[in-house]
Amino acid sequence: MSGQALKGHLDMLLLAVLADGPQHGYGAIDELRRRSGEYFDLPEGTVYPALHRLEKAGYLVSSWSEASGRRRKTYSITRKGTNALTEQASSWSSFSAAVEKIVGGASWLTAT
Amino acid sequence: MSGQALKGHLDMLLLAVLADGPQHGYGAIDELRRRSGEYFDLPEGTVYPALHRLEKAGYLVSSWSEASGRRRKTYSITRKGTNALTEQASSWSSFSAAVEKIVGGASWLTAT
DNA sequence: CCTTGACACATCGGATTACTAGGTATAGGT
DNA sequence: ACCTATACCTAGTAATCCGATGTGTCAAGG
Repeated sequence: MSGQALKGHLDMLLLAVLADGPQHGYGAIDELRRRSGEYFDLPEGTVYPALHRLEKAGYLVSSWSEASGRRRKTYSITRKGTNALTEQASSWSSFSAAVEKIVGGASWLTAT
Repeated sequence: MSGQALKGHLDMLLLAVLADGPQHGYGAIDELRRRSGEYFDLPEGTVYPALHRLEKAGYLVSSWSEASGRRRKTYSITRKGTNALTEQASSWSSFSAAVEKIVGGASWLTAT
């Protein structure tokens, strides 16, 4: 679990979560944890800059709101963001398939 | 195909190739291209530093040889390297599965 | 009342990584 | 003579993740 486990796919993951409906940052972290079966437990220092990045790129738009005294910045995915997600998901497929071709043929397995 | 497509999995890929037998750097690049169905076509500036990194970490050992006038540095995987590969392959599985849980449920698909 | 922890936002700096660009050198083909 | 493929290398740049740190609210427990 050590090391940086995201490897450049964070944008896609955030877009995927937000494609199912608007979320605020903290909520997105929860969603990622929940949907991944507790696998992803991302630090805020990772997620917040990523959301800013995505907004700057035009993939998200944000708006402030108030919920029980706490201010929230809610992000919604844009058309452009959906397109980006589609493309990133497709390139994830190819990438993942290519990796499987290299690693999947486990001729190197020792025992266990 | 543009952009940096490796996202931190290069070490595992190289170890996987070398686990099937010793290779020199240039040969490893060929093998990765071949086995991935032309998907991976890695620049030397990516692969050579990675091989040095892996040797430094004790995952590989190298030896110089001569083949038709050209000098080659042949890398072999060590026991430690095999262990690392096993672990990295296993963590790739979890990672990949977690990503699928997030992205796979494609409720956001527009049309195609 | 005061502290702790969850909620909710933010930024900065360090470490790691991939890639571009450049360099050296041999062999073989045109 | 030149180009391409083989075969190695390094330096610098950009991108990314994450830990640390800071602000502020609210609720629960001691």
